[in-house]
Amino acid sequence: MRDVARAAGVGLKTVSRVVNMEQGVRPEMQQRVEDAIVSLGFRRNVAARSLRTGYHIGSIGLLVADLMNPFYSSVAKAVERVAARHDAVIIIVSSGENATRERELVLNLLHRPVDGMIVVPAGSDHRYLESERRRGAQIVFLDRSGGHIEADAVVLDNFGGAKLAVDHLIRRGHKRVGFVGDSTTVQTAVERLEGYKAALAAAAIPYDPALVRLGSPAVELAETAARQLLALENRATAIFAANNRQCVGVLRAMRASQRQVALVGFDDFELSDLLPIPVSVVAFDPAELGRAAAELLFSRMAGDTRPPQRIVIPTRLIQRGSGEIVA
Amino acid sequence: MRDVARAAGVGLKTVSRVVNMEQGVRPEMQQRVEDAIVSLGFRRNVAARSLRTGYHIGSIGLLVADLMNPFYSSVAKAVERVAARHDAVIIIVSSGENATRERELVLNLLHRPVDGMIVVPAGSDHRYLESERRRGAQIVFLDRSGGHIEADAVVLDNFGGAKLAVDHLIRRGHKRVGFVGDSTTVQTAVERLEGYKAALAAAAIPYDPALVRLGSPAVELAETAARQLLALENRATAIFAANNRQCVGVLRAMRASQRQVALVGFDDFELSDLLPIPVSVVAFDPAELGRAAAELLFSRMAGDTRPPQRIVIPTRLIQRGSGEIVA
DNA sequence: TAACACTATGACAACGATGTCAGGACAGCT
DNA sequence: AGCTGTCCTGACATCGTTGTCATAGTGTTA
Repeated sequence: MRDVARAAGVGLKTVSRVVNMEQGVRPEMQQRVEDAIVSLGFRRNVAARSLRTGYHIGSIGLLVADLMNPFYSSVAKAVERVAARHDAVIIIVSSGENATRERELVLNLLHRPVDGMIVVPAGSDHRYLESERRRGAQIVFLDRSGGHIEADAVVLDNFGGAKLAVDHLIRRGHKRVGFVGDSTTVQTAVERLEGYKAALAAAAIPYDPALVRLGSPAVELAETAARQLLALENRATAIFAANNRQCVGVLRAMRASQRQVALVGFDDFELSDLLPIPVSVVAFDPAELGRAAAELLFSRMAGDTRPPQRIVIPTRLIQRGSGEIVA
Repeated sequence: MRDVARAAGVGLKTVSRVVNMEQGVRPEMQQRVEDAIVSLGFRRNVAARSLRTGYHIGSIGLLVADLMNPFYSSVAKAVERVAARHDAVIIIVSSGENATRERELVLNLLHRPVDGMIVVPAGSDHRYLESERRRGAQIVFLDRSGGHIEADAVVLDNFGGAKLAVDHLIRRGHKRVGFVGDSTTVQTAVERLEGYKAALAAAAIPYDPALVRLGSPAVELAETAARQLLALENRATAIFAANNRQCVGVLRAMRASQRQVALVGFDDFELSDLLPIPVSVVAFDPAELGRAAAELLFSRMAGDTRPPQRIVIPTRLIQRGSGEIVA
């Protein structure tokens, strides 16, 4: 910037004014400065700017569990779109569902600094964020709410969605409905399991722990879990898969074991409708989740001081065939 | 940092020394400083640090075409993994295959600043990067090489892969092989089309432009293109889909028009093996593409001054059924 | 004991930008 | 002409950190 000032024969501050489009620069001066900027290929250094202005660097952090899960890709894309409207970019990191790594990464990003963060929590205790928030950090939780902290969160209707799915299977005559989901350290898994239990209870079907397989975050693990369900003495005649990874795992298990049972997944996925038996799912709009979280974050960064919000994104059942197989 | 210095009753520079683990601080001092750091919850401001040291901020930029395409998700995940090993984070932006936006975003990121960039080019002229590179910016192109610039690039064997696919179809007796791909502004599309032409030529099959549909970047557009191929008077009996989006589009078109033709896709995708007719593809490891680009970038940032490298990732044919349907 | 080498420490400038503020130019008014 | 107010402009301090360098303190040697 100094070079530009020298080249244009003006003061440093005048260049700053032109760059920031501040009022009160004579057109002639402005032209001279702009020419110098172009001829020198000058671009403002964002780090220096943010240092001086306090934190407004035009970047927000996004912590997800796994970048490759299409659910998070959709979320990331939606967040990026909102960020772009605010001339901001997103820094994406993934925790791999590891609470320690979550904490490390969140603190790392907050001190880079970023203007705000959208966090898919891996851990269940977020008191470590209190001091950061007192210092002005803006944080919005996505998909799961933070633990031991009053903060904004945009989540799904996990209980309702799961209940919808399992009710649907029960209505088709299924009494042995398997559940394949994440470990109970993951909040969404807990809520979806509650929905599952509620549906069973409503139909007076006893809860059988043998039908419930938790801790299967990846496709391979879910496949193993589903195979076990299909190999039980008194086996499942229907399965509820608690997320898209697990649903794919169940599909693979069914193919491998040549056993077709009823299936409803939570979270729609590409090609679900082109499979031999199209897959019924509890669907929602992942982009809406990301969009809502990003909008909320930017409104907070702009000074919105309403009490912490909790936005719940609705779910709906899509019947395609696999969930309509009768017992 | 000043607060820490005051709290510990030491000079600013001593705190800096402790934080940077420099030599020559008495253990007692070090302890005092560390206590103060912990009790104040101090974290070094990365922006200020990078301002003082020149560009070493521990972040690299990644520009892709579309975050939601699983191909780019895989790449991003691989890049993130390498970056994490170097204590760096990645800033991801997407160009949407728009050359103007590409340029804007790349320059934006370079001046944030980032230490280096991995770019999937949308445009075909990257001379605008010359001045950036002279100023020390490190850039590695991914999936496509930069235009009018000598720079590192990690790419696929597009020609070879496409030829492999089309050879395979021709060997099954197909003489009317359709091509559904991106517009020729996309370098990979051009190379894959060349591979397609080479395969036809090798079998002395005349090139028929009516069978070639370019400019279908999204699933919906590819579906439309494929429907047209299937509705031709003298219609295609086989289709080569030049990327995973287009392959899905072709699958949808086949389902919609109830016409099953032979199909080979370029780039494998999840569930390709679970479809009614499992999809044959030209496969490669997208993660390897991302990993290689990231490794190269970090080695450049560490001072590697070899001449520009061009790394080609090999492809292979996976036969699953759809490509083995005979004419 | 004086001279010296060496280590640990902190004062200060600098990185590149912006906020504050004072001062100069100029128009409009008395 | 002299005064006032507006509008532009640039000097300077500052953000949080690190590089440079001077200095104080310690131990060693003659």
